[in-house]
Amino acid sequence: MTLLEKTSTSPDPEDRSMAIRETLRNAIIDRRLAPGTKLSEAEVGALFDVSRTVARAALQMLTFEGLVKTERNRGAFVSHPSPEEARQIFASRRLIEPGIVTAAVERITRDDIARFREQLIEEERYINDRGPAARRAEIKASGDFHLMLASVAGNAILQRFMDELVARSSLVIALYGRSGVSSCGHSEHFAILDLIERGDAKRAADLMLHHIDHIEADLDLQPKQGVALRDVLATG
Amino acid sequence: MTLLEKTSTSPDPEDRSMAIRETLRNAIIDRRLAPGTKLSEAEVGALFDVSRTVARAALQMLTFEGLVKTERNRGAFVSHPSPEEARQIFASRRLIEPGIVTAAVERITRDDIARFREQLIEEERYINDRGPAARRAEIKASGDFHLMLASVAGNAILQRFMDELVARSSLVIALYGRSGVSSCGHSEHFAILDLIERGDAKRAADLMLHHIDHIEADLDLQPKQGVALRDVLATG
DNA sequence: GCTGTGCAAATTGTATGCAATTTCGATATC
DNA sequence: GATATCGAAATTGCATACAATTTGCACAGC
Repeated sequence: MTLLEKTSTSPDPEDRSMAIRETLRNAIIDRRLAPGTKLSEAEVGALFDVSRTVARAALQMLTFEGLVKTERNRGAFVSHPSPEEARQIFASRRLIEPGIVTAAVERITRDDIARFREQLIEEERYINDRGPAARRAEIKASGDFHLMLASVAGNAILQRFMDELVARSSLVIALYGRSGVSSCGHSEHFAILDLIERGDAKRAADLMLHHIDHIEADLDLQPKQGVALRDVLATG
Repeated sequence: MTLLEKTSTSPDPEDRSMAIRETLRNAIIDRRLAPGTKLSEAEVGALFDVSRTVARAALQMLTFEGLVKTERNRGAFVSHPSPEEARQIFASRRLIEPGIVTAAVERITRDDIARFREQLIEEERYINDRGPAARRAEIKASGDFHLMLASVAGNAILQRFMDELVARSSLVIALYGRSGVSSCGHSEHFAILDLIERGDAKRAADLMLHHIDHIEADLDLQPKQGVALRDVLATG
């Protein structure tokens, strides 16, 4: 039993810091923890009933995947990606995701497609619901579509990269999103799935590229005044 | 001063676990630490004159980037990638590196090109030298070409991904390489740089793709009997 | 001689204690 | 009243102690 490969993203249930990481990750992704929020070791430890050692390990992992930023002797904070970081995140996705779609076309099964349709229908439900809880679920579901695709593509390394990119994209959308979540994105998910089902790798990859462009176009990534501080002081 | 962004790959000199990570990383990359070697916390700690806490943090980072594999209650070992992992590593590189070349064409400066030529000439020297030290230096230099390219491309996230992929590639080549390092790879580095210098993004990206194929083709990635254990037991 | 059991050594997992650093408020001074 | 300075509280960095688990050897039994 222990000989079976384990996908790198499934948390080892025995490792407590991994479980904490997962929980915090989810909280960050669906915006219950806002960018900039401080995550002190003692607080996290108390919350999960573990020592600072374990809490610290979890925060270190989150730091490694860019969801948390730690400053020496100051502590860990939920990442607050700059517009430049946001651009890099989406540039990375533009590079990787068309390839993932292409690989997925080769490997997707009838069962996979059924699960995708289920997922998309659930996503749809959240779009029509009102309230912050539905909004959170919608964001999560929207990202999950991309992650499921990465999972089907069958490359554990790319899957991990996508885990990171999708999670960080959530942060970016939370910070710079204009219209909450672009609901046009949802119909694109359906369209991409259709093209994949038909085996049209070229068009599917192309639509994925446009889809990512659309998500990024919905952001307000103004340079944010590189000279911000000076200006603020001058006018204040 | 502290307002300046810091590239994610430059180690914080104050953070001792980061320095240890870098040292171990280099030792793994140029094969002074063979795949499978055990890295016990106490040993690492003693070697760098720090407590297990710090050593453990370094090993955790290396685990995260796939260079080390830790088994619960057993310890950390230098990764021993399977043929399947090897294929995934190169598949990932095929996806990412052409894009990096394309981005590099846009951003490379005359100074960068000069530095690249220096680097390639040094690489050439190691190829002609004999002995294991030269071999190690050659492997390192060969990977550095790809990392310099990633650095010029100006995307810190992709750069980190490439850091990981190139490091893990070293392990794969150490394990499965037929001819040490494919020396044809070196001339391809020159050719890629030439195309980049001329601004021919399309051909440069294409050659990079072929270059990666050539590296992978030099490997002996036999399926290694996926049913290994059962068969061994049946025949024994 | 071979196999199975059990104990001891070694190693990791976790908690905790102390030192170093930062933060924030109180107080003194202008 | 505003500002600068000092000091206490809080927080992180790191080392160490102890518990839990694994490993390997020794020894008994066959």
